[in-house]
Amino acid sequence: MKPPSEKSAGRRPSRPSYEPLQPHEIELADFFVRMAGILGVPRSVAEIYALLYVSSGPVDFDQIQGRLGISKGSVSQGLKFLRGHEMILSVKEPGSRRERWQPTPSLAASLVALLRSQVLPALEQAQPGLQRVLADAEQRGAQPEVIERLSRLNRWNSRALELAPLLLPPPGA
Amino acid sequence: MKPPSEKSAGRRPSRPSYEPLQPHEIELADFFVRMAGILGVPRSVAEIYALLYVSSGPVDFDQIQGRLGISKGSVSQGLKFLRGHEMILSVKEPGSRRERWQPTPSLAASLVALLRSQVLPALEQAQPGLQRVLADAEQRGAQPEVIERLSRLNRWNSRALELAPLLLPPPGA
DNA sequence: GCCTAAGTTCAAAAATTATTGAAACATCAG
DNA sequence: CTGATGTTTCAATAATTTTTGAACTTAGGC
Repeated sequence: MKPPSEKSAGRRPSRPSYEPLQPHEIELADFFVRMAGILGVPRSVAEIYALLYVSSGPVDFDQIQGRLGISKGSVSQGLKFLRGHEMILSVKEPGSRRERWQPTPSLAASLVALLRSQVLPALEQAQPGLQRVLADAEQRGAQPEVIERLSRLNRWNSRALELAPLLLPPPGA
Repeated sequence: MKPPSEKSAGRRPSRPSYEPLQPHEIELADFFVRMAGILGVPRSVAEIYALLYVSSGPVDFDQIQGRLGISKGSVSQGLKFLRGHEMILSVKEPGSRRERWQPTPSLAASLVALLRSQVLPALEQAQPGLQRVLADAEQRGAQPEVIERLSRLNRWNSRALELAPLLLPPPGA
């Protein structure tokens, strides 16, 4: 209720306050949030990425938390996600333990990687199952139409798996 | 607790009971469910599609409900979704009000349509906003790096919008 | 080697999304 | 027409996902 003179005289506030997002930043964040939503990436993750994306330099943990107004936990998990998908890079300045983050150079590459990480495991895991389903149908003498469908699905799956490594080399390559 | 002789003598049961999914059907359903999940399509919708996909002929409302063991509401909404994205077709046989469903011939086309319907609106809606964000950044004399990022985003967005109609013609074309 | 700033973890709460089922509606065979 | 069948709607509930925050861990400056 009583504003305790946050920026009083010469004393640097121990917990600096951060500006909320500006209109133009919000606009961009909304875009990223919406796109991310299509792939089931949570809002907070998209917002973090958007903030790094519009920012002129690397941004640190507290700035992210402060400007987005989200919890430590969310920031930590969001960064973990983005790191895990190689969508951001950390820049450490010497003489400080603090990490500062910026987006990876290519958003395109990031998106491809993200998609890969979701789709590939599903394709791989499905492979034997799909083959079994097809074999099963053939053995039971299912309608030619069904067999045709299942065959096509199998072919797709195989081709996708073959093509995948070309799209973007896996972690070590 | 007491099985009331479901298929007694010559009387056709008024509410026929349906078999639950067979192992091979479950396997396929799991695959579709997982793939659908990536795009945020609910489980029940994927299951319905999977059932139509493995079935030899068109399947009606009650069969879907019975075999999948889900509610009327879910079946109705699921079919609405699939219909809306032109992923299924109805086959009406004369002399019956009942509709029977089967998958659209091309799963590939269905998927593209589905993606389009999610991505396109976002791109369209974002277009003016993204341009504004860029203009804003230029005017404020933001770092060249940020300007570059935002320009690229704009170019992408535009190109995607140009290419979209080629990918699959909109409803009336 | 401490001690503290920096970050992580994870169980619980909040928010969101999917499913249900009962009531309303629509359609057509009779 | 009319009545029963077939389908949709939608508020309530259930399931799932995301976020929070306080306790914990880690790392490095001093």
